[in-house]
Amino acid sequence: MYTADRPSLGWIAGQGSWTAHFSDTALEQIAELVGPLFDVSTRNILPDGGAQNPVFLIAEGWGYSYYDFPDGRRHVVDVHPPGEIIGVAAACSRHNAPRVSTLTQVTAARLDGAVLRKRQDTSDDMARGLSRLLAAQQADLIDQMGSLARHTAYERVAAFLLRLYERLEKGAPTGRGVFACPVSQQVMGDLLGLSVVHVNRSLRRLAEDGILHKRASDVEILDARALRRLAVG
Amino acid sequence: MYTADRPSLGWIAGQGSWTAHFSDTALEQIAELVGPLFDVSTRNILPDGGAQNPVFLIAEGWGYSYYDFPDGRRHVVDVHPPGEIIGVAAACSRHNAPRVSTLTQVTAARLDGAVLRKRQDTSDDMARGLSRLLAAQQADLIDQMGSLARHTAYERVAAFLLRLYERLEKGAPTGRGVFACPVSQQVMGDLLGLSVVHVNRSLRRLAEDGILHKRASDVEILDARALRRLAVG
DNA sequence: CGTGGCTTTGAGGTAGCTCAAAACTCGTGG
DNA sequence: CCACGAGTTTTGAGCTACCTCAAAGCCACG
Repeated sequence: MYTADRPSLGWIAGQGSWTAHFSDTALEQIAELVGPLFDVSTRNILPDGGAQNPVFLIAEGWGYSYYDFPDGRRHVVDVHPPGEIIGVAAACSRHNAPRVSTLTQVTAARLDGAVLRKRQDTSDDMARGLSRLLAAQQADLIDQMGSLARHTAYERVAAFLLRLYERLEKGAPTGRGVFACPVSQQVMGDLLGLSVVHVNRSLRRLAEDGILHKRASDVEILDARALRRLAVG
Repeated sequence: MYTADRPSLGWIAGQGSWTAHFSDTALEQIAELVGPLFDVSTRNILPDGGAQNPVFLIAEGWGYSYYDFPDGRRHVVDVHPPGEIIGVAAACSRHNAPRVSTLTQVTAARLDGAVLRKRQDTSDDMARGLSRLLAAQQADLIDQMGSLARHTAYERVAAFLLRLYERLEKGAPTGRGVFACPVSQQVMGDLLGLSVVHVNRSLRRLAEDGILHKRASDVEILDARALRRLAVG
C-alpha cells in the first residue's frame, strides 16, 4: 500500500490551483514536511497516521471529506479532485479534522497538521500562504452554504456541478463542457443535504430538461447558459 | 450619523475574541487603518463608504451579514454580536463582500478591505493573524453547514442558539444560561434555510419541550443537556 | 394613535423523505 | 469465463416536514 517515493517540490508546485497562494519558499517547506506517497483503494478512508489533524495532498484520484453525526447521518463537506490539499483549516484551528474517504483509487501524501500549525507561527511565507488559501476557501464555503440554505434540490445539484466544473476548469481549462465527476449520488446527497433518491430524480430532470447529463464518472454540460441561470438562484 | 472619534488601539484590543488571533503589532496596524466610529439605526445597511470590500468592526449593537439572490431569496451568513469583525475573508480573497445590516442600533467603524489585503502581503504579523482568524472562522462555518445539510428545522434552531450562546460565553462568560439574542425570526429563517413561520413553530416547540425560551431580545436556556443533545445531531 | 415590522395561528399544498425492490456495474474468486 | 456479492442507480408508492398564503394581534416609534 505504501509507495517509496516522497513527493518533490516540483511535484507539489504542479498540483492543484491552491499552490498559487503560496510562495516558493512556503512550498519548499511543505515539500519538506510531507510524508511519502501512498495508495488507497476505492471506498476507503485515508489513514491519519496517528496525527490529530492530518493534512492530505491528493496526487491522483478523487476523495471527499466528511463528518459523521452520532446517529448515522453524514455531512460531506466537499469533494476533492486530484491535486487538492485537505484539512488545512482544521489543522490551523485545532478543530476536529474531517475524515477523508476515496471515490476512486487515490495516491496521496500526508503531513502532520500540528507541524503545519507550528510553521504558521514561525514562517512568514507560510503564514501568508495560509491566509490567502483560507480566505479563498472561506469564500467558496459561503457560496456552498447559500446553496444549502436557499436553493431547491434541483438548483443545488445544478449549482454543485457547475461549481465543480469551474473549479476543474480553473486548474486545467478544456473549454469542452465535459468534466470528470466520479461522485456517487449518495455522496452528492450527503453534500447537498438530500436523499439519494431525490438526487437521482434531480439529475434525471436536469437531463430531461437538456441542461446537463451525469454519467458514471463524468458530466456533460448541455446548456451552459441555463445551468448558470439555475445556479445563481 | 458620524461620530468624531477614531477607535484607539486599546479599544480595538478590547473587542470580540477575534483579537486574540492577532499580535499587538497587527492590532496596531488595524487601529491605524480603521476609520471613525459611526452610528447606524435599527434595520439599516452599514454604508460601504465606496470600498469594494468594506471590513466592519462592530463596537456596539448587533448586525448580520447576508447575500441577496437575484429573485429575492436571501442568505444570511451569520449574525454579529458586539465586538465582531466582518468581511475579512471577502476582502482577502477579493470575492463579493456580503452586505451587513443591523438588528439593533449599531456603532461601528470601517476599514477598506483593499488596504487590509495589501497589509496581508506586506506585514508578517498581519498575515499570521489573518491566517489564524480565517482558520477559526472556517471551522465554525463548516459546523454551520453541517447543521444546514443534515439537521431538521427543530435541530437547526436549537443548534444555532447553542452556537450563539457558546460564542458569547467565550467572550464574556456569565454561566447564567441567559444570553442576548436580538435576532428576528425572519433573520433566523434566512440563516437556517427556513420560513419565518416554521422558525416560529420550532421555537414554540423548544419552549413547550422545556429546552429553551426565546424572548424579544434574549434567550433563556432551560435544559442545557437536552439542548446539547439536540444540537449534536 | 396610526403605521410598519414582528410574531403568532390556521389551512391547505408540495418538495423532498422513507421504504422497498428491481436492474445494473464491477471487482473478486473459483 | 462465469458466478457471486457489494455498492450503485433507478423506479414506484405513500408519507410528512416544511412551505405558502392569509389574517389577526402585538409592540415600538414617530
